[in-house]
Amino acid sequence: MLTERQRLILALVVREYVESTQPVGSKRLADAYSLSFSPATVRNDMAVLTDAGYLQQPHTSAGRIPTEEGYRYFVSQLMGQVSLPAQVERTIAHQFYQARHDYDQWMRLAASILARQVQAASLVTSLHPTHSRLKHLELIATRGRQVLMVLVLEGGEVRQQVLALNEPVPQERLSQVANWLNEIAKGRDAEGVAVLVSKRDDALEQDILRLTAEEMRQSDNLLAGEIYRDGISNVLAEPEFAEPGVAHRALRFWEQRAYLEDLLAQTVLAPSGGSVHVLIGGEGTWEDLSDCSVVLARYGVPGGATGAIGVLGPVRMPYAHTISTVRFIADLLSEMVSEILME
Amino acid sequence: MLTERQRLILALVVREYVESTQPVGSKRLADAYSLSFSPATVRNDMAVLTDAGYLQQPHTSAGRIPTEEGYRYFVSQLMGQVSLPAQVERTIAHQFYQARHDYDQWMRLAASILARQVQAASLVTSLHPTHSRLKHLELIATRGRQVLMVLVLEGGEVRQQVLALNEPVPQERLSQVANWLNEIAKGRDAEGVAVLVSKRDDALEQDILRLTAEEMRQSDNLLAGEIYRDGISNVLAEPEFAEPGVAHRALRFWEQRAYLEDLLAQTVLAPSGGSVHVLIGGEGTWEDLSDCSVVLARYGVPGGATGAIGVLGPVRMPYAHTISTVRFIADLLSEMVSEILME
DNA sequence: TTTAGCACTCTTGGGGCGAGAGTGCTAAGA
DNA sequence: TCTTAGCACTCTCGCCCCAAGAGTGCTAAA
Repeated sequence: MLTERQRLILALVVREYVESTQPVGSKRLADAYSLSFSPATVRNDMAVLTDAGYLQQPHTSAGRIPTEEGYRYFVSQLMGQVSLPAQVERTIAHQFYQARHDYDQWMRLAASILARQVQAASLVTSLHPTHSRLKHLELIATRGRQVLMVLVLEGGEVRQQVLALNEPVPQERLSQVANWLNEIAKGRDAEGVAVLVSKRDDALEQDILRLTAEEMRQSDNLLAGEIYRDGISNVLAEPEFAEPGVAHRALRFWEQRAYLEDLLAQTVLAPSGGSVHVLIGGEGTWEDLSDCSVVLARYGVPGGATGAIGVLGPVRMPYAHTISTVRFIADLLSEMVSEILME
Repeated sequence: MLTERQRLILALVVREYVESTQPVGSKRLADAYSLSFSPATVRNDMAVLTDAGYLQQPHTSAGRIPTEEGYRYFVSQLMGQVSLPAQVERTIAHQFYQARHDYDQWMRLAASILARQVQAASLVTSLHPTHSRLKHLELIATRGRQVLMVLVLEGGEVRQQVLALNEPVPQERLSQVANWLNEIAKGRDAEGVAVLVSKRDDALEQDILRLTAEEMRQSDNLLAGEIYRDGISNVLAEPEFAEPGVAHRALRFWEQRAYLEDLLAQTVLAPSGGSVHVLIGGEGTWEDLSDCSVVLARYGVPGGATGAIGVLGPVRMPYAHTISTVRFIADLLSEMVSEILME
């Protein structure tokens, strides 16, 4: 539908507006990019783009700004497949390399690097297998009838639970039970552990097995783990978040686990999901995000343990840069995780 | 120095301003509280309080608002020792009771409850012993030369590390080493583990011991663990955070681990610290907090494992309510933690 | 010592006005 | 048929001015 020149003008308006934060007029655009056609021509094409719903004007005598539809067109049709400068990629990879041994810091680091790199709010969920297997079980007597149960799952995830027994049990007995259960339950998944319950006579062993199966089922929920966030203050520096209501709505959403779970479940964690998801302006579904855009990706081992990584920023966002950064860090995390998980 | 009536007026100005967000004038104050003396008298006392540095006027013909010094006087002299309504305490305790088994959710829950209760940003650091002892060590071969080392410390804390060996080692050998090291290192602290290094000949065992000691030393740092935050969007609803710069500075501080570590180290984690610390307006030390107040408390076992809990809000804060809530939740956490940790 | 009265100050909101920027339309040019 | 120059038009934004309102400090009386 659009002529090549109209597509060029739309791309330039997006680019210029993202950089300048100001509505862009025909003259400014022609000057700034030394176009080979006149401002009047630009005006005509802008009128077409406005009719088509890709541009809008805040008021009659201001320049144009992209509509949400305009940004979507830009992202899907005009932006192309961009990648980060090699130098930036090296810098990021280097930071991860320095933390290569601190496995439990990777997600926090990823959130931190991502936030700084794109100057927006970032989010990384911890890794979760969809179908975890028991590696090791540990029972630790703490005080009286209290017992701390520690589960190490394959892939290195660790879960803890406190349980209160009916009567005190000495540590020796606990260790003995733990050893025995390790022997029969090791390598089993949640269901595999559950079926063992009926095969044992001892009440203590049954209780432990039941709880273990329950914990493992919870762990199989992709969103059961931690959510690491960073760079929230970055978005407050953006002019569109100057009105307090806007920032308040966006961060309320970003803070609430329940909202995020809904968001992730419908995008990157959905089975049909592609590699990187871009949500522009709430997409009619998430009211609180109406002034924001979100870029999400999945990382991890396809079909195995996965997590999500993403960015929240204003709709006026440098999409090319953000998307390529999210994709790069997701891929990097996937690589690192694969090295640990693969057997 | 201040007469009883002046102290009353100061208290009322603080109370009224906190509720209304508006500078309070002599007439409004006299009307609202049906004072037995006239607005003119209130004016005279207000002038005295202004000279004394407890009140200020935004401009000549506006009412008075408390200065930071005024809030400090209020907190230390006028507020008294308040506690939460019994009903509120029961509600909070009930929420913790329902999560009593999910040990690793306590801190997140505490942050969430605190944030909602005081309508501000909250923070809870995870529990850390100052002098942890090894409970159990686990070595898990993952892929090639990669090994996942899992440490369970007394108190239930778990730490993980990935290490790359010079050559592949079968899981049997790893389990054998782990069992042997458990036998000799169990119950030792970081230094105790470190001295074992020189007593072993095997290079693998030496490496593991060295890493274990290193991890345990890191764990002894009070701030090595997670920091759970919640309610950040709450502060954005406050009128004083309407100017974007204010909110940006405050949240930049609140997000950065390094700043928080400095803040906590100088207050609740300092050896001389009292029970609850109240920082009003940055206290001349923390530039970014100049428009905020922070209420902090320590929780845990005195002399043993401790953590910090706190709240960030506007200087115009309902101190009595905030302080009593922070104290109550800190005490509650301390109780719960004691039951797990005590032996 | 407290209070009533009063003049004074300062913010706030509204209306009016000119400058500036950008547009859409029309008509001429390629 | 497409592009461009010219031009009148519209709208925002910043500015000034002014009146209303709120609160003060001072003075003098109770």
